[in-house]
Amino acid sequence: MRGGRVPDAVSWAAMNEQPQQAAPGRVVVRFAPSPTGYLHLGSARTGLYNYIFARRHGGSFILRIEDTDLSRSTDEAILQIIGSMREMGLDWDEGPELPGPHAPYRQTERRPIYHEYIQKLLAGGHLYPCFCTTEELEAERRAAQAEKRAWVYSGKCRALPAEDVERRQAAAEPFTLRMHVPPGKTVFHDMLRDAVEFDNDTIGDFIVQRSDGTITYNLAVVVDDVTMGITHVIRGDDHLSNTPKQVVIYKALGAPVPEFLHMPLLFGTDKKKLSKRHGATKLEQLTAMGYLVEVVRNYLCFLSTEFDESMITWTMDDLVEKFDVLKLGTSASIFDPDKLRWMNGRFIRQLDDVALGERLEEYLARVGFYGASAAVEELAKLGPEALAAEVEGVETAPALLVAPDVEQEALTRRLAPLVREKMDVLADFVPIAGWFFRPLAFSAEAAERLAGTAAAAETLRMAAAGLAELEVYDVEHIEALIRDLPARLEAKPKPVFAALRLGMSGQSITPGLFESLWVLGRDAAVERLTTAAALL
RNA sequence: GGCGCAUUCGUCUAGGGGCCUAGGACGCCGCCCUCUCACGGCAGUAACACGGGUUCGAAUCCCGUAUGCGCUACCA
Repeated sequence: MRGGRVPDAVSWAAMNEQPQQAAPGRVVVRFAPSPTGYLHLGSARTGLYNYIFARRHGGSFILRIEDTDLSRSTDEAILQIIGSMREMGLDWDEGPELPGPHAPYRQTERRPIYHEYIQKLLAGGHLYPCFCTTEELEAERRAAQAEKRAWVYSGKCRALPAEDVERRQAAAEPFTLRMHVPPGKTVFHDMLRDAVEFDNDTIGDFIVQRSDGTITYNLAVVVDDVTMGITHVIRGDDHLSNTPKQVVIYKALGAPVPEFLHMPLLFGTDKKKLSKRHGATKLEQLTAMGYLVEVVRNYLCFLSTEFDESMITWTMDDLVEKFDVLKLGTSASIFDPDKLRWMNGRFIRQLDDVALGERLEEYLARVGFYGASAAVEELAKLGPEALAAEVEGVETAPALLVAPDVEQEALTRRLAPLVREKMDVLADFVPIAGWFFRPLAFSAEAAERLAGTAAAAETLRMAAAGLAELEVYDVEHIEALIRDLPARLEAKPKPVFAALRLGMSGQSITPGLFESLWVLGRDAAVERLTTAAALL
């Protein structure tokens, strides 16, 4: 089935004994990352969808930090995640540093709430203490496996006599609290797949409170979502199998079950979860290569959906207005760097001179180009990835951010229109136009190529002389002069152009010849060509 | 092992029984344009996982099988 249609309220209500839609009014969604590291692109996508969904429906968007796993969570990661979300243009109505009516927003600070709800469940008879040891459980599991039976907890402690429980608790025997999962089926609604059904026998009485008194993920999520009034849970596909357990808890609490939307996962090129091996896995790495945030953002949205070229330049407002999460497919998609690159190129090409100039300047400053152009040029010649790898620490070392001086700034601005059609990512600027920012230099290979070009010396000298005498130094006059050169030298045009390009820049790939000579200015152009001629 | 979800060109996808000799986009290949590299234009390459049904007719509906992923934890 191709997901995407929301069943009408009537048919859906008929499927469930309880009305499903929580509050028919206001939409409340949340994004709940675990702060165990930077914001992964897959999570970023989840955050984005939540944001779009909230804004689209005039609802509110809550940022919640799931840091119950203390050993792996850090405050630094929280800051990083918030930073990435902001960079992507997301904002939220409530969150750790933005207290609202549902504070606090870190699970570690919500413990009293969880225990309050544990008491409720206990009082309702939905929980029971389980004294089974890890060893006993392990034995049960192995036995089941040996008989090729599905293993779920036997429920051995479910019917323990009250006096037994009291005695063992008095004796300080460690115990966990298990959810009493009723027989029957659990059905919930997923906005992309309609009804999803699980047999409760396959769920088994799961642990809700550990023997050390801490709370388990599935309980925490439900309590948080209930107390925060979440109406739509939008999260990764990997949670689909957790959902029936959570629904059991909702029902036990008598709380309205929210709508769910489990979005397809994001994979790397080998169909495995996107990881470092695949290259970039976070926004900052991509921007360090010169991808533009809005392009990455749009790309993330359009995965799992039909793609239309006009979407490349959509703004966040466009996304909110036109992007429908219900149109999402249900199968995982693979992150394709080639397509992103193409999109980025398209985006760059529709930028006007001023906008592109700004982007370039900002980017070049960030990667340290204005401070150490030669070093950055070396890296860039190895590719955007090499450059990005080197500047990865830049957020934590802002000293690398070197602003351009007046001359560098002007040069960058003038170069923008010349390089636009040659770039896919901003890093491409450096190998193509980096030479403008430093004195003429030849690699051994370039020098050899220049020397091997027919009549190179005469070409360079004649061009230099001609440029020096040009009455008006503009692109038009430069072009007329250069175009006339082959005839005067009785040479073919190609080698003439090649010699000039090499003599001017020291390399054989550059922006347009005439425009480049113009951007250099008469003096610099003449000087460069003369210097090159002298080498021959 | 059990349960769940998924499966259309290499990749992202269109497709809701006849409009499908399966459409678009990226990539790749070729041509045109051209001062290099590109941009742009044009053309080409390439897919319904497999097997059974249902039907006059199936990529589309049903049933199996295979494969991938997820859950099956006192992880989140």
